[in-house]
Amino acid sequence: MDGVGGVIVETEAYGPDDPASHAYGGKTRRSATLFGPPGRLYVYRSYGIHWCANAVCGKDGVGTGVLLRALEPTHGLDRMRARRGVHDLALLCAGPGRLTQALGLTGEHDGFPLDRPPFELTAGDPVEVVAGTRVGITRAVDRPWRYSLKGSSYVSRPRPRS
DNA sequence: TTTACGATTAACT
DNA sequence: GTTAATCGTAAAG
Repeated sequence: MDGVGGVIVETEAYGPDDPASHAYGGKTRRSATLFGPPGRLYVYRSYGIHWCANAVCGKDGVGTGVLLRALEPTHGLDRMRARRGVHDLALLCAGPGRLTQALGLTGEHDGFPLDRPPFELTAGDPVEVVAGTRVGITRAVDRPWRYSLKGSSYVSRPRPRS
């Protein structure tokens, strides 16, 4: 949106049976979007400061989603740099909160369809993906549901700190 | 109504 | 490596 975008290089899966998922334990006010129709955006606030974006998938009413953790910036770099206040390309979208900040995503975008303007979701070239353990959660930490683009230097893990 | 906590990040010792 | 920032949501009173 706004001319910014990139290639998704890191995601994490969250499902109804997942203790770490917002969908766990049934539908709540916050996770309502997660239980809606697939192909939409689920945005929530984390630690009171950060926004995190999920792509809702699975059937309508199920409550499954994919957390977008990292992006390889390809479009609107200037705009993202301005929003993030960071010059390093590798740090622009290397993390859930960073990603949403760079793209300008907020709670207003919660429930927004991903296949309509100002969003655009396209299938990329077939890529090699590696599975790993998830990050930043306190429960079910050992579930290997983290998927990242093999060899990408834009992933958020080994956390590049400034 | 009140209290505790988190799918994080950035700053500091 | 450790800790503060900061607020909506959920669970308890």
